[in-house]
Amino acid sequence: MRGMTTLLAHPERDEIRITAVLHALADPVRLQIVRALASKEEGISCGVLDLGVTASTLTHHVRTLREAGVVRVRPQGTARISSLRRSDLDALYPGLLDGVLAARQ
Amino acid sequence: MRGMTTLLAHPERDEIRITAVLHALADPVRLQIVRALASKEEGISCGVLDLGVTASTLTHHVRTLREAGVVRVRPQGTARISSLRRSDLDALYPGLLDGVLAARQ
DNA sequence: GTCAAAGTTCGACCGATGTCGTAATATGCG
DNA sequence: CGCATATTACGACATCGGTCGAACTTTGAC
Repeated sequence: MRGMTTLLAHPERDEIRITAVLHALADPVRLQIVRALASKEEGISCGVLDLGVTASTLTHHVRTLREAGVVRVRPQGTARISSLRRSDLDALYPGLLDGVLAARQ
Repeated sequence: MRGMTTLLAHPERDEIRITAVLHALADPVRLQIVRALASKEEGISCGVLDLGVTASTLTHHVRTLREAGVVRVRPQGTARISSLRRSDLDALYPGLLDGVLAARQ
């Protein structure tokens, strides 16, 4: 088994699809993650967030965001630092991210 | 049975929720509908669109869009005229709709 | 080497949802 | 009224997807 050594796959900018992005953003837990990342340019380990789900569920959500092209994930020790792919998203869908983040909670 | 006389329920602007909107937009068929409506300010009968789904499936999608607050539907004869709730969406999530529509197909 | 911390993987469960076909329901026109 | 058109309602089906727990992997510290 390869386990955690599997390279973290990220779609290139031109591989990002709007339906995948919208689907990724349409879940409450994932939207909370995105909101948290929006205020942390340098990225964070999503495990520090209190989202009311287990670690395995959190893994599932972060992977969904990563595979959709919403976040970039880089290993750092035993942690995974996630950050918003803001420039890619703004280039592809100008206004989308700002609009989503403008929503009252 | 009430049938088609059931009043078409629409959420008020302040009842629209971002997760419902994103979920509504995240489906390929519904996104095609939204794209079509974006170029028709006065609205259209969605039945005229060739989306590759049956009429009953189309009804399901239009209802999803309506209940999410993305479109407004008004009866006109035997038809249902759907139009984008652009001012509501722009007020709630400025840039979101434009960003989504900017996506290359 | 041992141990703890952070994530991942896998399998399972279960509710949500996209799809269809069939039947029923308005609306408008003769 | 009788009929065509446009749409809806209902029921069924298959798949998707969010959730968890248990076991495993990797990394870093001691």
